[in-house]
Amino acid sequence: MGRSPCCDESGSLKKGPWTTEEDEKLLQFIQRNGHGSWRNLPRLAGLNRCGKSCRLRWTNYLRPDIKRGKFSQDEEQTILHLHSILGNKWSAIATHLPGRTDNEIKNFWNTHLKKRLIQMGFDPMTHRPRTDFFDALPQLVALAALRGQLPSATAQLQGAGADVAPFLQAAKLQYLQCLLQSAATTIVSASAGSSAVVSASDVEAALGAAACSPQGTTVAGAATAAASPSTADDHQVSCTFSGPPITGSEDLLLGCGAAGDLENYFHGDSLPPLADLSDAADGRCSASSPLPWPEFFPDDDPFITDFL
DNA sequence: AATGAAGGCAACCGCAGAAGG
DNA sequence: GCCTTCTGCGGTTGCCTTCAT
Repeated sequence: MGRSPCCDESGSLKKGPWTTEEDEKLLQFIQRNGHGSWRNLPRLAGLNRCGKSCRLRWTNYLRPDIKRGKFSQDEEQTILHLHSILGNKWSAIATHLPGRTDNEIKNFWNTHLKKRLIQMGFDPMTHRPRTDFFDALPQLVALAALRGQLPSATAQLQGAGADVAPFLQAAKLQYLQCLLQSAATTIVSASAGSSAVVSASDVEAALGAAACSPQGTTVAGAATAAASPSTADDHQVSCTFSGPPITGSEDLLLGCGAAGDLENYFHGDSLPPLADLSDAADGRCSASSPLPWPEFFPDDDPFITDFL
């Protein structure tokens, strides 16, 4: 459907950062007249900008009710929770965070929260533990076997007067490479995951729970972040899961232990434990060991803590 | 002190859907 | 029902600041 550009394409309209003078003009005009038609606003306000640019500047920066400054922990948790339900519906998420704009939330997600989830071993789109560690199990077993031979090998090398450190480093790098390859394979296969349909009422219920309890209350049947609403009028939301729908998915992320542990996950000095999916079937993580292969690598093993 | 890399954020771009003629 | 216009949204880009070397 052809649509004429909202802005002058001749290049005569100004782009880029706004000056305080422009801000002042826009602010005063809207305070006096309201924004009305964004298309006509720049001309009426005496601004050499396109209406779209004016709207963006107003909604993301000049609006008087905008809250500035760092996101609080409550806000972070609300974003995480809502994102696990709504996915990248930034405007919808923003409606639950008064004073925050969708753009601000989106930026915060992309620069902070997403990275943290990845670091923690969670898929930022599904909010579920990444399963690629299980795909890497053969490599881990091989590595464990290799490791069993390490003492004698290092003794031999040391006996020959060699420096062992470079060899150990090379072995670790090779192991990491195996993991990365495995992860890439998993992501590709997961993208062709099964589909499920969740009613809008489920999502609304989940939203209600989110609003009441941003600390990560279990939400049965909530759609994962891969949710992609098909149509608005049929009140059905088609969601893609990377695995079978699970109950209490939030618990996998937020509830490995008490909900309050989240703070430790995000603000502690070390990365949080990866969930043990063998225990996750009942929606809970293993408390016995943070690693799914404790028999190979004890928690305090420097060999593995090097990676963490 | 200089320089390059990384992080953070504001703004732009293009698309989709709603609204109106 | 079709076409055009307008608005809003999400993804992406590019600039500025901070940090590391």
